[in-house]
Amino acid sequence: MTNRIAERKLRDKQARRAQIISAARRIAELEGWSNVTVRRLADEISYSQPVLYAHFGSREGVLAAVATEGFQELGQVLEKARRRVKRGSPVERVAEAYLEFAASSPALYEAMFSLSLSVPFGEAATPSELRFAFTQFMELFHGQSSKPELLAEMLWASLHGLAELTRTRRLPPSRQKERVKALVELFSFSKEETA
Amino acid sequence: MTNRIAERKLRDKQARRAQIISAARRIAELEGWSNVTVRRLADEISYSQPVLYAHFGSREGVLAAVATEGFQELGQVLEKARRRVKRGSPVERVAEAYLEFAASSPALYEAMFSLSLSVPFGEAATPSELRFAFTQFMELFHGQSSKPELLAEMLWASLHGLAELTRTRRLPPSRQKERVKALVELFSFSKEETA
DNA sequence: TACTTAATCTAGCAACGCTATAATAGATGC
DNA sequence: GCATCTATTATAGCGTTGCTAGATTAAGTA
Repeated sequence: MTNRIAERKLRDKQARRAQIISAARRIAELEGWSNVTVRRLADEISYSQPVLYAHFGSREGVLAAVATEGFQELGQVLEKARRRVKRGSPVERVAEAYLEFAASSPALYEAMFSLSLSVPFGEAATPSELRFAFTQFMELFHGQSSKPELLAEMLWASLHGLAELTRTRRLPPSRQKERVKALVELFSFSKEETA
Repeated sequence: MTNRIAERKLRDKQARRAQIISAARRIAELEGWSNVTVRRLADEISYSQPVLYAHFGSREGVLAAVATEGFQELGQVLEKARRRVKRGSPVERVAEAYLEFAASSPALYEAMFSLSLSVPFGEAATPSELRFAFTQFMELFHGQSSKPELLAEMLWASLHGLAELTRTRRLPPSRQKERVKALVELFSFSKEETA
């Protein structure tokens, strides 16, 4: 078989894969994850259901792929916020970027954290996208504290809690900016102390 | 119809209701919420499916009842931790109690927060169990700060983030005590500052 | 053009939440 | 004690879900 043909097939495959992921995200954001069914996705890409299983193995495989894409985007967003010179401290910019990300794509955030997908974490098999995203938190406290990892975990947990309680309407979204300010204050004090 | 008969019927009804909730909790903790099906629950209490619908209206109704029971227990646990005189500050005791609750009943915690049930929050229709639980956080900062509600929200969010990231294996459970200590430090500094 | 392999679809299984309707049990009147 | 009426419970089935075996079509090779 000619190489060009194999290449074209691979391109087609990847394009369809991207189509599926894109359709899943779109439907999820508009109608919720419960409306992202295998039949619906098959309809959207004008293929039959088994094609989806050839690509992702299962419905959960599709969601996992969406989640991984989400972690990639989150990592990029956080890195940009950390590096860019703008008003406020890096911690503040990262915190704002994180909550902005979660608020603007709630279904994506849900796939990443709330749907209990079996995406390995904190171990050797952890996807690089995940590790990169968490690295952005680590970098914030690198060298400035005795326990950068601990502070990174704490900041991440706090932001995740805020994002999740807001997404599920446990906290009103109105005071979010105030909360970010308070959070940043908390973490600046800690920096002074443990340094 | 005699009153005694009506009373007995009511008792039976409530007993069966409790049985259903109990079975749901047990199965969820042992095998996950996906295994809590209406058919399975009907089997467990030796009744047919429609009986469940007479009690709770839907599968989600069962989960909501479990969640409400969970909020009641959480509220009690937090109040005890706040009031009891033991080592450490009230904030520390409440934080420990919260994470202990989440860790010891992960499926219950999942029902309360992660399964997106339509339990109203922060409005007039909010169940009293919910309000009581959140009050325990408020009380911690009552009078000691300019913004007790904001600090309560922040502490809750931080604890929720820690609990959730730990439950979904995003954070290793090993360092949890260390994290509580760090968290308590963060909030004591803020107290001094905003006082 | 004939053959082979890869890609895709059709059709169907088991399990799900839920419900209309039939069957049964319990309480009430005589 | 028997018949009647009401409330309770069960049976059976609908539509939808995730998933898959087997038939079918298309594509590449000789």
